[in-house]
Amino acid sequence: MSKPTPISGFPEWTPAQRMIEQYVLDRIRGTFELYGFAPLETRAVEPLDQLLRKGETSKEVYLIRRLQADPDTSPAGDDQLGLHFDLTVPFARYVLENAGKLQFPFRRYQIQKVWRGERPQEGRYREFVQADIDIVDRDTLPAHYEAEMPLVIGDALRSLPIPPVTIQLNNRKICEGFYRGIGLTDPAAALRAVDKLDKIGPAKVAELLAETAGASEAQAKACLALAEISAPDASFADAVRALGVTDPMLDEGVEELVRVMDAAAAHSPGLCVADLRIARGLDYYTGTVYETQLAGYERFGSICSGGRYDDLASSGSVRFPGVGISIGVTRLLGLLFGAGALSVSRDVPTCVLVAVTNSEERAASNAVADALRSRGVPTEVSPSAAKFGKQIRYAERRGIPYVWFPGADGDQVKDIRSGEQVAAAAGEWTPPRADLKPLVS
RNA sequence: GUGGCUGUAGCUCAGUUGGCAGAGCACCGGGUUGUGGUCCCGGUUGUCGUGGGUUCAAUUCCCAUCAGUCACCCCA
Repeated sequence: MSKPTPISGFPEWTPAQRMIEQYVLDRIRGTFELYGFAPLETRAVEPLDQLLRKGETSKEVYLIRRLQADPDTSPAGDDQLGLHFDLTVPFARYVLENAGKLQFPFRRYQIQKVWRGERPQEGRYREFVQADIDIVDRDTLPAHYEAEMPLVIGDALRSLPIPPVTIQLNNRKICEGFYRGIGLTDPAAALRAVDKLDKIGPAKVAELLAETAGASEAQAKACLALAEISAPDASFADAVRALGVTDPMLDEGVEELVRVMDAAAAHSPGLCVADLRIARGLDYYTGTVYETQLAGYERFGSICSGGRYDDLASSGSVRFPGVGISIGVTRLLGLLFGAGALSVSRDVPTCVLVAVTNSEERAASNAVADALRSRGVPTEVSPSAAKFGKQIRYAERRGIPYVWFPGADGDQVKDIRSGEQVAAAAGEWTPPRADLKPLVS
């Protein structure tokens, strides 16, 4: 058999990297639960029509089918199943399906894999993990929930050994109201153009605005002036008003974003910045939108984004407006792994390796291991009764900090980092707290 | 999905104007009949990403493909 090769866009980490990932996921989950979000997992597949309900990205959906499927009777078109490519759409479907069993407002977190058939590159994958929180309510959703999202994310990301993050905020109503206020008729096209400001610069954006959104020179100039507003606090509102455009939706959006900025400033100064060029998905966000930059990794784009949606879930006359945000865990890890910026103190969970004196006495070593494990110390027994030097080396190669030597005259445990060796009893000895589990840094 | 660049040992990379495939690090064994890391000696790294073509001969030239990466597209 020829050597297997990777599949493009489907990353597989080493055990050490997986330990880091699990640590990161634990911290994120802990923060989500600290804020009272309830856990949820939805199935991996949704009917195709659900997946395509919003957005025009059908080409990126992975469809599933049975190898033995009969083409005459198997589902086609909208009845086909596809792998979900975010967690918000499945969640919206779940809320509609289970509305009768849920208490509203409903806050849930969901940490799962999603799949997108994109062309992969660094920090961009076809199979990846998202850590998502959403809050939905029935009929109306108070705006203060839009202010809560960045606080949760700020706490979650700041609990990790990663560079500082900045959450960039905008409000869709500001853009749409402003565009309407200056007489632009295609806000989506205008947003799409403005979103490229960082990449192609103001002159090209102005051209694009003229071409795709039918903007006059003055309108393009106004759009750029709005997009260039950026402030670490609520003062962005003054800059918007200084542009002299009036529109009810614009005023509403400014007011909402001011409240979000004020809440963020009170909770963690410096976390958020109002950045009126942020566009995000054009298809369904209706209020605040979020993007997140990791210091030093700006060129790779946002590692955490989301926004408010009013129209994603509705059934008959009942609407379920919501707001959500999602951490791109795989992207975050992929970037940091690529830079060698995350490490773990050992390659295995093992804290203690129990040496085997000779093969007849393996049972004695097993007994020591049992005693240590029963008190929560991750322990493995040496694979062979090789010379002690080799058994120590086995531990050293894996980063296992302690080697235990059973002895007729009493046991000894050695810290192989310092070389210090002391008498110990398996029923009593405990490693320092810091050595119990692998340390991520 | 479109286009560019890259692909030699576990890692970092040399190399052949087409003629048996190399170095450092790492790894394994021994020096050191039972306590590693230093030192000394010795050893293995490999379908030269994969498949085809040209050729007496291809790791080298050509085509395709896969993977990585970059730009575009998109980003729920």
